Amino acid sequence: MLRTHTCGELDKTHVGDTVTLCGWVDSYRDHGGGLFVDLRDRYGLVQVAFNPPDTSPVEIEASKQLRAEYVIKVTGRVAERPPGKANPNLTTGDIEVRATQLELLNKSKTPPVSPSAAKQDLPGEDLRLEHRYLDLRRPEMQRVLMLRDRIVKGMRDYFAEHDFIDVETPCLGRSTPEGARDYLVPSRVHPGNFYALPQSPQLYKQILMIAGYDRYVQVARCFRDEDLRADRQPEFTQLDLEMSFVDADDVIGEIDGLCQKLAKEELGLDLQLPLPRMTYDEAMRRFGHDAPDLRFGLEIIDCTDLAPKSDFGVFKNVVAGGGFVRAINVKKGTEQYSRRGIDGLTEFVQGLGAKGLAWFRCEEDGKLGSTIAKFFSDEVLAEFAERLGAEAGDLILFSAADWDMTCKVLHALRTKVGREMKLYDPQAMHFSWVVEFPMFAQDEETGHWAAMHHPFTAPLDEHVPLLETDPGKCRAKAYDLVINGSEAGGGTIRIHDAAVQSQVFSLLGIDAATADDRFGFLLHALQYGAPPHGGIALGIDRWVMLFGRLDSIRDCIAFPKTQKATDLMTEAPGEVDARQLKELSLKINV
RNA sequence: GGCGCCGUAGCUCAAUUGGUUAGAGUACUGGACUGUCGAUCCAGUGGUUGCGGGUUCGAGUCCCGUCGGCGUCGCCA
Repeated sequence: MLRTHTCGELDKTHVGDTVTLCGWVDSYRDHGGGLFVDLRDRYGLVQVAFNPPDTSPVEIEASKQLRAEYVIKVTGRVAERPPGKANPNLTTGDIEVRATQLELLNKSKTPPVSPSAAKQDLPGEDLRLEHRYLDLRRPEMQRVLMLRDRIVKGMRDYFAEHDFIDVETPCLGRSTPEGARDYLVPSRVHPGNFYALPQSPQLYKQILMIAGYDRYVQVARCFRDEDLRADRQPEFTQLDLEMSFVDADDVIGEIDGLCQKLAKEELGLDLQLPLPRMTYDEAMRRFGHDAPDLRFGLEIIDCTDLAPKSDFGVFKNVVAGGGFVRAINVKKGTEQYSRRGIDGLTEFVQGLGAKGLAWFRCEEDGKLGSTIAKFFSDEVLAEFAERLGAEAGDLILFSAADWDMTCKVLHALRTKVGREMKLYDPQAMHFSWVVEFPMFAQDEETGHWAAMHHPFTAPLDEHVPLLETDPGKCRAKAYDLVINGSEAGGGTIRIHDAAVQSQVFSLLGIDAATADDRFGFLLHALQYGAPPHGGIALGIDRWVMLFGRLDSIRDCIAFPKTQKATDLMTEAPGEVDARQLKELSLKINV
């Protein structure tokens, strides 16, 4: 080792010791007769003093060449700082290292991204990504990567203690047409054929259950070639697990325990178990979303039955057409949202596809007022006010449309208003489950049914008859873990009954030949003694994002990709040699 | 693919209604300084205003296109 100690570990107990440190020059303060260097490594920051008489004139002269991010090795004696010179902002602020020897290990060009930059001086994200090795030197990035390390380790330890075994599954698999777009890898040995990178280890983990490994877990990299978002990357990491001889409650209970453990360890939070659960239908009714943010209320209130009592054409027509009129009551919202502010909200919902935004203000006398109030009689206005619990200063925002659009609009409004009116503590963490998702969603144009989760998801036992009579009402043994309005994990119990499986396939329009072609290996395996099984996958990147209170998933990943799925540091993806293409029997057509 | 925001010195930003030679802080270079910790003080270097076109007497500013970054809708079983 070139060093005897790390920069962060020194304190008063080391006073008098001679130490050798290695690290990067975080900053330097040249004082003429001597100078001070803040030396940084992964463990912290310590002040190194190059002052007479401890430091020789030769070493002081050499120290004047130091610049930001130079890598040095320093030997010196740990000393208590002179009275009144301690720095309370530094954990090592009581002491300093009085240098006797300086060795320059490496120079640095002037860094375009400064690891010691204050938050408001943080360079643009494109620069940070291009020079990620500098960005990752920032204490904040180190905090996040270390948090990530502890979360993953905490998960691994937890499942190891619960008798799960870690099994690796292939990255080179077979493309299945369902779900997200695949990343493809061409095969050299089989010209014209392709592997697909896994969207998740779904099929393999089911095979492992059939193979008798009744508790499987893996930290698995997953790939989906879809457009990116602030919380979505093309490759991401899941804590994937599967269990045999279980029902939904068992899987949920297992994850409940994990949440409790990690919330305690990382957030100091005591979670009451079981975590709250809500059905999908209730979530959509009360919050308009399958992953509601339960840190605050602002629930949706249905006014569909009242709407036709008005003479307001929009309401009447929507209801007559089978649509819904629903609203949120923004308590004291008129202070935050003036007429101009409401115009802004109108533009906001129009951007989501809404035709407009109907609204009421509750006046001082408790009556509802609005540009549309003239279409409502006093009696009907009073009915609305009562239904909505309107009090002076409240702002009522409506969505009148089909069910899906009212959900989309009111969820977006609720999220926006909740954030803008600070209806919750940004430090708060809320864990809950949404359960019993629909089995199928119907394509509006074709009328075809599509699996909401995947085609192996089991329906609720009592809903099996609905597969024949009313698939849209059929609910699944599916469950999503929701943290602060973010989907932090999701899973299902799988079908292990061949008859139910073929029923689902036929509903999805997958005939026997197609099913055999796509996932024949799984269907075959299911015929050799498949245990009832189910599992879940947790989005590790999102867990880190939520536990670390970060706004972007890119800040939780050491080397993330941009919105266009490029790596600004390596400049991936890139072109390849003609020779490589020839070996793969590929021709580029652009 | 649609919509929106952004792009000015190495970095973070400013630049009035379209108007003189595009400024500031920081970094960098040189100098001064024996206790600083965002050190301080003096001086200096540093610009294809992302790129291309257009409008105009005149464009960092307005228009069109394009590239890049971000957000969002579609998409993400």
